[in-house]
Amino acid sequence: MEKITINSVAKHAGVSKKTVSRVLNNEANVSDATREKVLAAFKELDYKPNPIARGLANNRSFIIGCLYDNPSKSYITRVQTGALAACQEQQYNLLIHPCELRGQALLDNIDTLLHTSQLDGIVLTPPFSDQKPLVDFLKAKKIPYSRVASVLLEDDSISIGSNDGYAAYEITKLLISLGHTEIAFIKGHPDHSATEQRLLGYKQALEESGLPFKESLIDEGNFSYHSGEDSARRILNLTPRPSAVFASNDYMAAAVLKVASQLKLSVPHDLSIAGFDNAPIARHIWPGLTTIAQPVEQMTHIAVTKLIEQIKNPELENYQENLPARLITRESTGPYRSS
Amino acid sequence: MEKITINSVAKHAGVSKKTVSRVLNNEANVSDATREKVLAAFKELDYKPNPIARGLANNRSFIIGCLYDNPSKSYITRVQTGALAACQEQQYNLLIHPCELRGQALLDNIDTLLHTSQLDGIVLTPPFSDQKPLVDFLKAKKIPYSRVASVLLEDDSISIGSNDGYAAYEITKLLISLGHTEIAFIKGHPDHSATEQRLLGYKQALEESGLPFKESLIDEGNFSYHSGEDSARRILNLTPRPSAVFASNDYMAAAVLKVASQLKLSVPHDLSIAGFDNAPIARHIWPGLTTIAQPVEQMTHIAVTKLIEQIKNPELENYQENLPARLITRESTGPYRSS
DNA sequence: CTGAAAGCGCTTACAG
DNA sequence: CTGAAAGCGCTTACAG
Repeated sequence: MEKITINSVAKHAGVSKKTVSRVLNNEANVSDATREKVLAAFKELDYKPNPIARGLANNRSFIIGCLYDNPSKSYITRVQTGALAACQEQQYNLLIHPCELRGQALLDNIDTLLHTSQLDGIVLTPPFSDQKPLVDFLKAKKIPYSRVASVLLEDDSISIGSNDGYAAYEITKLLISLGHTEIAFIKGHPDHSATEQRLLGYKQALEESGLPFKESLIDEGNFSYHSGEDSARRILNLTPRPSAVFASNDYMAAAVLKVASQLKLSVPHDLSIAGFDNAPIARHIWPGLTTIAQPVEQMTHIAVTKLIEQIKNPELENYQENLPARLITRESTGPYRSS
Repeated sequence: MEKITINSVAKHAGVSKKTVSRVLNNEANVSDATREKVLAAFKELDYKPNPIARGLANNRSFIIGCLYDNPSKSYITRVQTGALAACQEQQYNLLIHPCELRGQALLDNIDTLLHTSQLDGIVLTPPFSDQKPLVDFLKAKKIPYSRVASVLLEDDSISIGSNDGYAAYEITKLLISLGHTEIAFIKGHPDHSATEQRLLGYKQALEESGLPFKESLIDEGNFSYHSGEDSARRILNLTPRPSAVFASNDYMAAAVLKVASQLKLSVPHDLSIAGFDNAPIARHIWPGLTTIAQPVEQMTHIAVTKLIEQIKNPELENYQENLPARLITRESTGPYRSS
C-alpha cells in the first residue's frame, strides 16, 4: 500500500494541500462544506499526519524533555506518569533524561540534549528545579521550561509546588500531640531545597509548642536508605534516647525501622517513626509508616500542561501554583510512653 | 545569532552540502583533505545536525519505543536505564509507553503510537514480550521489534532472556538443602510467562530431591504486594504450616514477611521466605530477602542495541541470547527447625 | 474562503 | 572523489 500524505488527501478531497493543512490545524477561514470534505477524506484514507514533516516546517519537535536525578524509583515513576499524561493530551512526546546534578558539566550535558533531541521545552524536577545556574542557562537560551518544585521562587517561570514546610510542620505537630518531646530529625540531601523546607517546618512546630530546638537531635541524611541506617544508629544511641524520629523521606524512615528492629525496639511502643513522600515502602513494611503524600503526578501534569501551553503561545503569562499535601497516619506512630 | 545548518558548513568549508552530508554520515569517497576541512568547519561553527530534517529525508524518526506494564517501579526503572543507555550510544531517542495489556484494544493503541510517534522500532518487555498477537501484528506491519523475555521462542525475532526456570530451581534447591520439605509457592500474574517458568523450576527441584509436589502448597498471586498478603494468610494458616515460602517476586515475599510478623512468627526461625527479582525492597526490609537478581539493565541494553542494529541494517540476522541470573542469600532464609 | 510558490535541513538517486 | 537537482511531508508568508 502506498503512503497516505497530505497530497493524497488533497487529491481525494479535491482541494489544495494548504486547505488540508488548515483543517488539520483547526484554522479558521475554511467553509464548512470544504471542512467536511476534508474530514471525510481523512477518515476514508485513514490519514495520520507525519509529525516529523510538521516539525521540520514548524521548527518544532513536539518533544518535551523531563530532567530528573532522584534515588526514589517510585518518585520518578510518578513524575513520568504525570508528564506522560499531559504530553499525550496535547500530542507531544516525552523524552526522559536522568542525569546527575553533580556530574561534570551539567550545562554541557543539557546543551547537547537540547540540540540532539531538539526539545521544544523542558520540565525540571527536584533537585534541578532549584538550580539557579540551570534555570538561568535555559532562560538565556530561551528554552521554555517549567518547574516541579518545593519552593516557589519570585521567579517569572512556570512553577508548581507543594508546601513541604507546612507538611513537615503538620507531621511534627502530630508527634507532639502524641506526647513526644524528644523528636529526632533526619535531614535530606543538601541539594534539594525540600531539605531545608522540611527542617523549617519541624522547627516551627517545636517553637509553636514551646519545645526547645536541640541541635543534637538533628542528623544529616541524604535521602538514601543507607544514610538513614547510619543516622538511625547514631540517633538511637543518644542518651536520653528520643522517643520519636521524623525522617525527611520514607526510605530513611524505613531504615530507622530496620535499625530499631535490630535493637529490639518495638515500634511504635518504644519508638515512633514518621517519614515523608508516601513511597510504596511506607505501606510495604510493618508497621506501616505515618507519612506525607504529595500529589506528584498532578503537580507534574500541571507543570507540563502549562509548559506546552506556553510553547504554543509564548505571550502567555507565567503560572505558579501550590498544591496541598496530605498527612497519612499509619501504625508507626503512637503515644509517648516513658521507658 | 543565526542558525548553523548544513549550508553554513558547506559555505564555510567551501564544498557542496552533499559532501558535508557524506562526512556527517561517515560515508566513503571523501578525500582526507576534504574531510578535514569539513570536520574543522563543524568545530568552528559548533554545528549540530538537525535530527528532524534528517528524519524526514530518511523516513526515520530515530526514536525507539519501550512498551511496559509492570507493577514494579524498580523493574521499570531498570528497563529504562538499559534502554536509554543503548539509545544514547547510537544517537537514538527513547519513548516510554506504559500501557495496559488487558486494556481494550491494545493493538489499536500500539497502532496509534506507531503513527503518531513515528517509531523506528519497539522493544517489548514482559508481559508484552510473550504476546503472540502483538508480535504477529508488528511482524505484519514490518515494524522492527525486540523482546526482553523470560522465554526464547523458536521465533525469528531478537530476544534477550534470562533463565527464570533455572533460577527458581536454584532457590528452591537452597531451601531444600536447608532442610525444608514443606515449601509453599506463590504464583505470579498469569499473563507473564515467567509465572509458569518459575513454577516449573520449583517443581523440578522438588522432583530431583525426591520430594512430593503438593497442589495444596501452591497459591495464586499476581505479583502485587496485596495479592501476596492474601496468599500469605492462606498459606500460614495451613496445617501443618509450611516451614518455607517461595514467592514469585519480592513484593509478594515482603507481604509474607509482614503477615508473618503480624502472626508473631519469627523469620527465619519459624519461617523461611524467598523472593525473586532483587527489588530494592528485598534489602530495605528486615530481615533482608533471599532472592534472585536478573541483569535487567543489561538484557534491555542488548535488546535495544540489537534492535537499532537491525533498523540500520535490515539484512542482519536475528539474535537470541540468554543471560544468567544470580542467587542472593540474605537473612530471610535459614535452616529448618521443627516447631 | 482558497491556492501556488517557496522553504524547513537534510538525503537519495543521478551525473560527471 | 565531488556536486546540482529533486524530494521527504508538512507550513509559512503572500496573493487573489
